[in-house]
Amino acid sequence: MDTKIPSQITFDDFREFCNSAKLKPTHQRFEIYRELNSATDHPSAEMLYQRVKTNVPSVSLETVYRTLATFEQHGIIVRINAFGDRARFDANLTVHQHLACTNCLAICDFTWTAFEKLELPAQTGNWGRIESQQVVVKGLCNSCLEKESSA
Amino acid sequence: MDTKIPSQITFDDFREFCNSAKLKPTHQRFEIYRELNSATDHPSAEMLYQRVKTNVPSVSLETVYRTLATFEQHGIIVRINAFGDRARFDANLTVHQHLACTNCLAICDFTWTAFEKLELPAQTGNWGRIESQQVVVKGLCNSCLEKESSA
DNA sequence: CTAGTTGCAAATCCTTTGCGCCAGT
DNA sequence: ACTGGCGCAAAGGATTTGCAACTAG
Repeated sequence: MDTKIPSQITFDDFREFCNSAKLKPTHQRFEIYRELNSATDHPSAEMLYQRVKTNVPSVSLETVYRTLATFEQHGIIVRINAFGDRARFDANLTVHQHLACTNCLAICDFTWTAFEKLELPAQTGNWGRIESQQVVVKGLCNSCLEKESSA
Repeated sequence: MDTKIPSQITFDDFREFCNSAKLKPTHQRFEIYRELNSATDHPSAEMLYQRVKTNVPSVSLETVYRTLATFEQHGIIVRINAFGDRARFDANLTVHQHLACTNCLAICDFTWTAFEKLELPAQTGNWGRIESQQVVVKGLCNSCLEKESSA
């Protein structure tokens, strides 16, 4: 993957990406990408489905799943397995890490420059070919901490 | 891959743990814990079930799930969500990170001292209370790389 | 027209739960 | 005996798939 996607894309931009990826630039794909790209909460397939439905009432959850899988294979989105129950997705391809609340399951981004500068220990090179590395920091977000203390 | 980490809890510890946690030290629980504790491949519930069955043929998969959940709640094992499809488990409580092969789904440990010395960026303190942080490094293990090149 | 996509329904797969029986203290 | 745990069967919930209709190029 290589095609650079600006943060706000038009249907024409999307069409261009689809052409280079040999994908049909359908209405559904465009809306799913646009919705994910404008989200900051790392939605699940179901969450995304609900949002896309407001613009494309006829869209199906299966299409959302299939489209997300396609996008992931083409490297324009990333799947986040912070929690075991459902996959979460992210269209932000810049290097960043995630904070995940184990109570409300909110996920948010943060940058960790010191980490990004680190090199993997040499031994990992003997294991195979590294393709990605990701930190997930878990805890309780402020809002859940408040609820906890007032309970 | 390498880095043998010898500090896993012993059976006396486990017995003691059951007492202090007010859990009945049943045959099943002992065997499930022992099997996980001696594994280095971060088995899933199903994998563990197959192994425990050789010693306790009557054990059920549901008991494995329930027992793992109990152990996790009591903090003597850790759940790993490296892949979205199934949870993997680890009885090694020492600080370490994971290498995960996206092809064969093997997971192995490695230590990353430089990472462990790092402090989280200050901004994360404003988010809430941090409870854990974990790196997952993904790629293709050597064995899968070989298969790929000979295919 | 033609191949790739979609929606629908059904299937899969992992995991959890209700319940009566069994086991450990 | 009491209480919690177990196995069984069934349910639940996320995700995938077969298929016929549809649509973009």
